[in-house]
Amino acid sequence: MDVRGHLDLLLLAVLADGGPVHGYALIAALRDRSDGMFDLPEGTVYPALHRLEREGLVVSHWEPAVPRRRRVYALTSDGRQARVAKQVEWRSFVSGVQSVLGPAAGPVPA
Amino acid sequence: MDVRGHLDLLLLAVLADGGPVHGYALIAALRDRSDGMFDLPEGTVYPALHRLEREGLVVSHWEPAVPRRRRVYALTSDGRQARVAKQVEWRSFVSGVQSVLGPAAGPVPA
DNA sequence: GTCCATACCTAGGCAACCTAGGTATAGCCG
DNA sequence: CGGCTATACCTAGGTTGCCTAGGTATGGAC
Repeated sequence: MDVRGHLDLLLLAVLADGGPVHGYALIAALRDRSDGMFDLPEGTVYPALHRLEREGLVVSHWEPAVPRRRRVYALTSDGRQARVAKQVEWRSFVSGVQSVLGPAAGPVPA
Repeated sequence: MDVRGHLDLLLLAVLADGGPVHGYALIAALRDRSDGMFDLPEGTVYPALHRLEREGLVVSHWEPAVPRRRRVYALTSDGRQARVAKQVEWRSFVSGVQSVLGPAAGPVPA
């Protein structure tokens, strides 16, 4: 299943809750936390992280090779704000779809 | 706000609950039911309806000009099934995102 | 009789994501 | 040792899905 325009929210959420992490581990974390639903290819995640860094939402640094070279990403304060904003947007999106689906589709959670 | 890959579900849901309807009215219904969030351009909706018809999920017929010529769309039984399937997929998607967002993000509705 | 709303349509653009391929090292197993 | 798999990074270019921008035509209001 693809992420349907919500990739940034997912990445920022993992970084916010899980602390600094490198790309490969981020992919694994996303797979685990979504119970296997979001098993994103590297070609999706790495370019996205580079873009988020260009936008100032994350920063990265190279870790010395123990046991491998790794690029570790962390949220900036802009990133934390963006995460909150995107989560609000997500809720609003879900609520919009739910209301189109009809009352039988169930309420939106608190 | 765009529909993030869930256009078909939205269209099928309106057609399923609101009965046969023509394109322009479908756009209005979607706008109303989403409280203004989904105000889709005609260039999104008309091609999508044509595609759904090619796929056998809807059928259309021209209504005699009272007061205008209108192309009215209705769900086929395949369309009804697809709506259910896509709604299941939607729920599963929401649930996947929620679980990535963390317990604090609130449970998925019944 | 002009203007806006209704009602339909399509070609082409753009953004987001994925596919497919590449590099390099560590660790296991025979 | 020598091969294989897993880890870990990267990018060019294709595909998909929706939107932008433009077009046609009629009805009703003023």
